[in-house]
Amino acid sequence: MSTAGLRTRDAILERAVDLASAEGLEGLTIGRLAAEMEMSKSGLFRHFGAKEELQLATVDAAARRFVEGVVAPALEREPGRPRLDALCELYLDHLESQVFAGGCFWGATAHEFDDRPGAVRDAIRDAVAAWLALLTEESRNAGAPDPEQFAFELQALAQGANLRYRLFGEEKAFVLARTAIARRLAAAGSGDRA
Amino acid sequence: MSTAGLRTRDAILERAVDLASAEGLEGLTIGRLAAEMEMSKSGLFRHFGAKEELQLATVDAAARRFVEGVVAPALEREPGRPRLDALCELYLDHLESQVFAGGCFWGATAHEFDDRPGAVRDAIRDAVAAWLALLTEESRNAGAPDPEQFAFELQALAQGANLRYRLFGEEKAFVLARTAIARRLAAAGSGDRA
DNA sequence: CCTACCGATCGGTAGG
DNA sequence: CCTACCGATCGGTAGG
Repeated sequence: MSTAGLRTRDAILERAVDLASAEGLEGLTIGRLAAEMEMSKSGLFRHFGAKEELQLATVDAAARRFVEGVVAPALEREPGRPRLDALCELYLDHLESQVFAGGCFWGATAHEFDDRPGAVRDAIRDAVAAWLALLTEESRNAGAPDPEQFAFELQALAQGANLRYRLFGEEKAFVLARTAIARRLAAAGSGDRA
Repeated sequence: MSTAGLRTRDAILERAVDLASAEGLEGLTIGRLAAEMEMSKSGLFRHFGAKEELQLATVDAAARRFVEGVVAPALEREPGRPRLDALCELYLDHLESQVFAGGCFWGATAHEFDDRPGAVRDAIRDAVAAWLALLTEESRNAGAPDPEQFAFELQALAQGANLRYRLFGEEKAFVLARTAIARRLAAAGSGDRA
């Protein structure tokens, strides 16, 4: 494929991630995406060959965006507490930022596909699993007594804030999450059970 | 409308709640619902008159089911700690039970409609808000130092377990949530910050 | 409740 | 990359 073709494909996928974050991966229709890109349906379709390939490529693009915005910057900090702090802060910032329209991508698509076996669900599952594994590993490195429990709570509190923010527009949702998470991080540092 | 008509309508809505829990309120199509009820599309359609009315009636039926299974039984316990314990236990049981196919209804539909202004989103929002208000009120009655914070955490941890269970099939998700919630309930009882 | 239909849109294909 | 299609399905209507 030509470089121009690849650039077009990347541009399509950027738009697809934002659209799927709002409308879901089924609501992401080829006709609508083509209209927004100002190209023909078939022109866009030929970049992927099937709806499912578009969905898989969109999941992949969303994962790359998440790694770029959250994971990679946190990995620049030393392992243990500084990195865990950075992961939590960057994750909450990522969810909170209006600029980043993909904030709800994982929450939205995970709920949409959790009952639909197939390659798309597997891709979503793998991406979420990798994130939870990273959170667990850094919780362990930071000295949390039960890293898996700790990672579960961090993830649940952040996603809980995200849903409240999206559904009610309550900006205090992230205050609630930050308060809860700060308390657990402090307890982990002091050796208490969080 | 005749009693038979009402019975048919209720039967349709029971099926609609289960279908929407799995496929979302947009995936809940009139044609598919009619096929599952073994009636014609137009016969089913006439019970509601518009897709949005079907969606609103489905949200209402899901709310009634949730009140029946979780809220009403908990309200039989005395206010304060016993009622808060019952709310948490019944909520987690409700999410965990495979029998109750509507377990994911609120998680699924809230994410689906959080970006779609309209009557359906408002109905979902009202139902979730009523549940959060009840959790907050009983957290206050149970002596939690910050009832709103407490209710937020309970809700987030339960929904976090639900998503992990649905996406990964991990039964331990509810063990993680029960552990986290028990710790907070214990701290609330002792007057500590949870 | 039914059959028979409407225009719009879906994913996808043919041919250029 | 395009125009011009395909059959299937969508929400909804006419008429009984």
